[in-house]
Amino acid sequence: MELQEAKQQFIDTWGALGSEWGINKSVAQVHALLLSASNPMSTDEIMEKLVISRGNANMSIRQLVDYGIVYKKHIAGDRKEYFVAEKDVLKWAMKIAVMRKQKELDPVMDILREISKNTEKDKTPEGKEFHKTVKDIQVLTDQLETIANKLFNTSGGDLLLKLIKLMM
Amino acid sequence: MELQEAKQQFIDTWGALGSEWGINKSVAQVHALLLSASNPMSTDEIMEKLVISRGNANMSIRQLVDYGIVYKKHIAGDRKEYFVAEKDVLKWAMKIAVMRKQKELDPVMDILREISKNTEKDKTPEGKEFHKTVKDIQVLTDQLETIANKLFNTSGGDLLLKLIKLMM
DNA sequence: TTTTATTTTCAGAAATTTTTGAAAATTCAG
DNA sequence: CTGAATTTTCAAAAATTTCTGAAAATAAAA
Repeated sequence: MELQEAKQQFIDTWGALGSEWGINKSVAQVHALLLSASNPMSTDEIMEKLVISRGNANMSIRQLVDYGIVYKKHIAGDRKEYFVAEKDVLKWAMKIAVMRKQKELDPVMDILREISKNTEKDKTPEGKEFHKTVKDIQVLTDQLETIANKLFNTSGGDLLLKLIKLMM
Repeated sequence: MELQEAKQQFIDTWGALGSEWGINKSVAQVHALLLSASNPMSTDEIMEKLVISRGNANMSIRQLVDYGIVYKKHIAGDRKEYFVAEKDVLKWAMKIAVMRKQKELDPVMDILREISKNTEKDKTPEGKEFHKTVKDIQVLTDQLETIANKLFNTSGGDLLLKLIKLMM
């Protein structure tokens, strides 16, 4: 049972990493479980493997499906739903990144833009300094966004490899 | 009190963003407070502004000092310690990134490497598939790390700007 | 339709994380 | 030294997040 042990370690590690980065442990573990599975799994199998409740399993799976990194799979002659993880790392990593950016980063940037506008006319040294602080964050974020867009709009699976060469 | 309002909004927004990304709310708020302050602040001033306890203030400040993004500042004739935030966005953003990578990502990558090694000899289809899944994560991570290193080893403050042009 | 399997929901319970605040430790002026 | 100011620690309380499990809803079969 060496392989099963390795899979379990992967699931545990992934769950812990998720927790540290604001992704629910169960969600991360279900993702890891499906990533390491060779076959589609039902909710019951997931519940059993991870020792979690039906409610938790259901919600975790749904979130992953919503993210677009886990797919529903119907199996002929079976009434239950089965689930498979997107196995292409670049695909699922990008989807997670894009989703978190939209949900968590973009709203913050909107607020910063607003703060920036509201403090633009302030002519006190204190006001000018604060305005610059906020503006600097915006500029850096915009630059990083531009780079990220370039990266991900490049074609092919080895886009990163190409970029690394480009930067040499 | 328009400016103070804007600062408060910045502090609140920053605290919320931190929470979503695994950074303690108080820590993020103290960081935002010092970022938006024109002068060094004492623990008591921070406690008062954020309405948090001494223990919380102390621990949050210390963490930021440990990260290297807040500096202690001694004021002549005053026994209290004062604190100032690093104002260069690129500097503090990089320090946060490097610190979290070392503390949270690198240990995970070490485990993945170990899992990878332990499943290398497995010749079953299931074993080979799992090995590939883990390996793929490693490869993507290594590529991203290479790119990040290139980015941050480039000189100057407008390194990102240069890169953007380079990629055009 | 009725029955049975399956999925979804969500209020309360449990677990985890964060915060408090007072005591202990440290620092420094006199 | 001594004693006051300041900082640090950490057990317990509070707040927040996560999880459970049973009931409600839905979907498919009979």
